[in-house]
Amino acid sequence: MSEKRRKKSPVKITDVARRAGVSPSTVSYVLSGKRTISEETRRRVQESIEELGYQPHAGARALASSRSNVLALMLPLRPGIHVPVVMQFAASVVTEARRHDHDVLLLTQEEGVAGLRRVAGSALADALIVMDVQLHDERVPLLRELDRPSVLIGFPAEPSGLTCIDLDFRAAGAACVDHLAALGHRCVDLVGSPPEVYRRGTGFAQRVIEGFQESCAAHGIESTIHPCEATPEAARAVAERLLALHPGLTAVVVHNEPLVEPLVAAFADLGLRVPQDLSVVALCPDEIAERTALPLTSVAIEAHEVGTRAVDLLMAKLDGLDVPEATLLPPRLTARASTAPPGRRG
Amino acid sequence: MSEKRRKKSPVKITDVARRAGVSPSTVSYVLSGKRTISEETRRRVQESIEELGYQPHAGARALASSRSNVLALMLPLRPGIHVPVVMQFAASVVTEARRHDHDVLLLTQEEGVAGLRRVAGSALADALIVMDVQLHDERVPLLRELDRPSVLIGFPAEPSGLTCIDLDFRAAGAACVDHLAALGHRCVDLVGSPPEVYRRGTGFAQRVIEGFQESCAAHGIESTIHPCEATPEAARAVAERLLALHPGLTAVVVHNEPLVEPLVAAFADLGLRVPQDLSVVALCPDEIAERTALPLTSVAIEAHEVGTRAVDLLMAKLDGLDVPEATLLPPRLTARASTAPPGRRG
DNA sequence: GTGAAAGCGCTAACAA
DNA sequence: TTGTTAGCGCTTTCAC
Repeated sequence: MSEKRRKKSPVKITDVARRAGVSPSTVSYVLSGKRTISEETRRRVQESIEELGYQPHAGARALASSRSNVLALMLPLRPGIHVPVVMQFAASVVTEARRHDHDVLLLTQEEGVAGLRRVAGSALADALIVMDVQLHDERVPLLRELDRPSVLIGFPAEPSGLTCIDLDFRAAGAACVDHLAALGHRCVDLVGSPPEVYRRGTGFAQRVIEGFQESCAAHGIESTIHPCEATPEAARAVAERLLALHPGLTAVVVHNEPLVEPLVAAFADLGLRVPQDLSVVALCPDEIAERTALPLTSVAIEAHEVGTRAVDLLMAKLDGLDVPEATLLPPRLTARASTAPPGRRG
Repeated sequence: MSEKRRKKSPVKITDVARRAGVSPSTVSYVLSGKRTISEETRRRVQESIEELGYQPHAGARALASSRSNVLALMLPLRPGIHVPVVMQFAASVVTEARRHDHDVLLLTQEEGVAGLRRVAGSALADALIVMDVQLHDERVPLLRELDRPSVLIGFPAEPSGLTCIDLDFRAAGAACVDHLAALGHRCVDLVGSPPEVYRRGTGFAQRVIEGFQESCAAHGIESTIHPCEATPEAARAVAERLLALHPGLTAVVVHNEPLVEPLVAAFADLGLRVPQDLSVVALCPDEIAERTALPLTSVAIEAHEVGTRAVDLLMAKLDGLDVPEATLLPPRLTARASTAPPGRRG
């Protein structure tokens, strides 16, 4: 017949303390583990917590400890960004943050500097993760002077004094070429992201190009670079252009998620079979490379790994530990069905 | 020569008060607008706030006012969910929340009931938005008994006592058929979401089917329903099956975002031209319908509108206002190039 | 129209 | 190993 707990008077630490026959501070210390507690006391406290369904008041805790246990995550939502990667990243950040007993506050890129300043200044968040960092990003100076630790996903032009993490896109670009070179290709073109992505100084896209070019140079491979919009028409146009430019073209590297399928289709329409006539290496999430009719050889973009590591770095910084300024995740190339030695075409 | 403000001692309300020559409570009231303040006083206070760069401590504020000004948003991250729609929804929730001076805490579906209980119980969030509601969702009973207002995106089997909002999927399913019926089609099939989506009792998918069937019945249209995995192979298989089943088939409705393109391609491969031989209506975001080679007639899934409205409902509830239990957004069909009167085939 | 002061619920010295 | 207590920075009565 006992009444269920009604929508009222949340139980507080003093309630737990009274029931367990200890002081509030003891309850606090049981919860935080910042003090050694006798087994017997701990048990009684845990029991009271359970039975009363006690949940510490987040605001009170933040006020007293100057720690909100909240991370702010600023995500990009603009054209040229591949949405599933962003989501996957967000999901892994939240999951990893929870493992460290933290929650995640979501900020949009358009809130920009003001948003970061606000959540930091109001102590809403005690650390920040910023995605889609540009080479000359207006948020970077702010992050440098803020009193809260932060981790950037991507590298600005001048990353010193910051903590940055990303896939090693330069190595990734090179890895694509290395793979093709090993198969014997001597002419490889790169179909890149939309022009706008390069224009606004997105570091990772440029670094793919650099790695691509360096490896081409090292292997004596003839090559050209083609930024490309993410539409089937653009795919068609670029495919035709490549073939006109390089009759001897035997391989293509593509770094543009939504363009992967249309581009392969465009080459097929032009009568080129993959991989017999043309090898294709994609720089994209495994998910995309595996989902195409013909599974593609690809270098993975591991959003999950990046998100998890970013949170770990942040937690280390919150704990006062030193962390490396730069973390570059090595690329991982998976050979699938879209690459083969060059054929006898042309 | 003045030193820039160094990473230290955040300015607090008493600092602002002292500088403006008023009491802390006056500053508080200027900020909250809960009291009438003389023009002169308000000006001086605003000035001090600006000059000191004052930002109220979120935790202290939450503790004193029992309002965190944070909404929790629980997002799905599982198979069969179209990621861009989720992202768009999240973005509009964050944007609208900011307009109401609230921030958004991100929870993943896998946190489930425990996650909701936690953020509500700890007063981290003072309201909740839950997406991807199943017909028999374990979170629903919790939301009902929680002392915090919530809004559900989607409808459970028993929605009374809750606040739910969604596109009117039943009307949407019907609208697709109505459009085709008006063009003169007498045989229409539905290619739906993956079987798993129906199996787990996702209300919106079932309601599309209901609306589809009702409208077919009303118009005397012959029809069948085909759940379908989101792969090109499955698209191919279902296309062949439909044609075998209904030699007289002249139109298809598709409710499966990632399948839209592959399905159209599959029909093309089978020699059917759209719209001459076959009309296609998609139930998907405009973005997808417009991006295909042939722009598709579609009923829009307006994530943006839903997100914005959900936040507005929540804010109204927080203000103690009464809001409707059910909000169904009327479907909007846009005729594009993929529908036409039935041709003379077969 | 404004001020004084009592908390909000918790943490972390300090004390024992 | 545990208890006492002074805040944390703000909001909101209550009083003027």
